[in-house]
Amino acid sequence: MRVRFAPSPTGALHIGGARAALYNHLAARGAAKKGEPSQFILRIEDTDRERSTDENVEQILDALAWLGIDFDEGPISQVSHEPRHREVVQDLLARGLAYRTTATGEDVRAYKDEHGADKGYRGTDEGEGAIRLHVPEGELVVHDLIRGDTTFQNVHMDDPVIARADGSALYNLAVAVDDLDAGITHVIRGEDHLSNTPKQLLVYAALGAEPPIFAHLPLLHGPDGKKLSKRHGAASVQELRDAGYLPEAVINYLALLGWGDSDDETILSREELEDRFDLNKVTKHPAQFDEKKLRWLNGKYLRALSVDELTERLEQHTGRTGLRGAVEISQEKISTFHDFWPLAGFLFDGPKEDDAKARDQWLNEDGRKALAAARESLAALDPFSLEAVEGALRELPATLEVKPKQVFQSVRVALAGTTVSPGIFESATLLGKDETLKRIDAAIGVPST
RNA sequence: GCCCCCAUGGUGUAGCGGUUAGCACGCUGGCCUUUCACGCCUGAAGCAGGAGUUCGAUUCUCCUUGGGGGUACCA
Repeated sequence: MRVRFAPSPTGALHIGGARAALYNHLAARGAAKKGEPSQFILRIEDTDRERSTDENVEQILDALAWLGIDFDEGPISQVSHEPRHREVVQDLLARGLAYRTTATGEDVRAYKDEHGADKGYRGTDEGEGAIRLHVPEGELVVHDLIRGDTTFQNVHMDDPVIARADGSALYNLAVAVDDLDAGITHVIRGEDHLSNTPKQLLVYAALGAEPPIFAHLPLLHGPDGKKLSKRHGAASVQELRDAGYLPEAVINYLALLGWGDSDDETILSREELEDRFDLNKVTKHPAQFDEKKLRWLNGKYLRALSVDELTERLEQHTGRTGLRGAVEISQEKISTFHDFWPLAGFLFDGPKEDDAKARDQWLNEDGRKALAAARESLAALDPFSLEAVEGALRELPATLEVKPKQVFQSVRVALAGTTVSPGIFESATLLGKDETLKRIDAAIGVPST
């Protein structure tokens, strides 16, 4: 099995594109595991030099590397195949399978108005202009692993333009030629290419070659049912990475978006995905990208990481160091890297100052009374260990004859400035005796507004 | 307009003629608990509609409706 992933080099790796890359990857690696020789090629699909900039290609490569999707060959620039494309075009022209015409899109429409909308445009050789392929009579059948056979009647197809007037090839000619030259056996790509496949089939036929096996993946939609785009939030892999998701969670989520196994496992490692993935079981209908489920899955993966591992990744993501203690007490409370700082930032930057409601409720007269008592017993502790802090604070409610919540929440707000935080014994211990007392003193001094 | 594809709860899916229609996210309620989470236990919620075929349709066929894609001298 020889497959390829051929993204358009726009810089961003669209989530749908990433899934296509993943499915190619899983199909190839899965086949390899079963003993079938397999190659996975990356080709940058664009006949336009302007767009295939090094920077754009670099960005796609980065995103793919982050996901852990690797290639046996590539990236190969489709643009570099231009001489070959021109050669094929000239050959087709010489053999009378293609012709030159100055007819424009408008002319084609006029032709349809005259001959009926369900009749395809048929032109004659003018010796100049763009190059179109002659569409023969009959029908074209696309054999697809996911959707079975789809038949297209040739009469509906306009003679497709395969090269510009300057002789440079267009997409439909270029992909077919490149896939053929590369010996691609399975073309796995988005469903948006299905309708164009007959044109490519024509190219294969003109070249006297057998077409590859196709597998057209359903498209990805946003929450509103429309094609996934930036306005739905994250639309690219880069955005997902920046939003603090783990690549392994993204891979797991994407694999399950459009493919399901008869056993209902949800958490699947790369290994398991490679073993189980089956193109025949990919769904035919479009799927909506649901960030809530990704979040949940990400939390699962994040919590399964060792504290050291998570600390390392978090330090890389935030650019801060010395996070281990905070990570340890926050791990089970966060779902993405982005959840970390809002929750644990107070340990480094001091109590949050924007939660007036919390202060009003917990640093009022009752709160300050509890804090004064807490300060006294905490000040006497030596060592200032987790056990000692917990013991000291736990006996306070009974002593003061108040609800436990009064003590704990007041201390929490004193330390964190807000009512949501990691465990307060752990937080206080991490802050240390001096800092803890300092913050309590400051809180007692804050007049309730 | 024309061509093509698709259709199981809000979302992702399992199902491949006979099931109490399963699982997961999300959502209810509850337990746990110093907050928030995590974890555990519950509950609500689905085969788009209509004709067939069949003893029997979520499953097969057709139509309708709905959604999506294509229709470039873009990819």
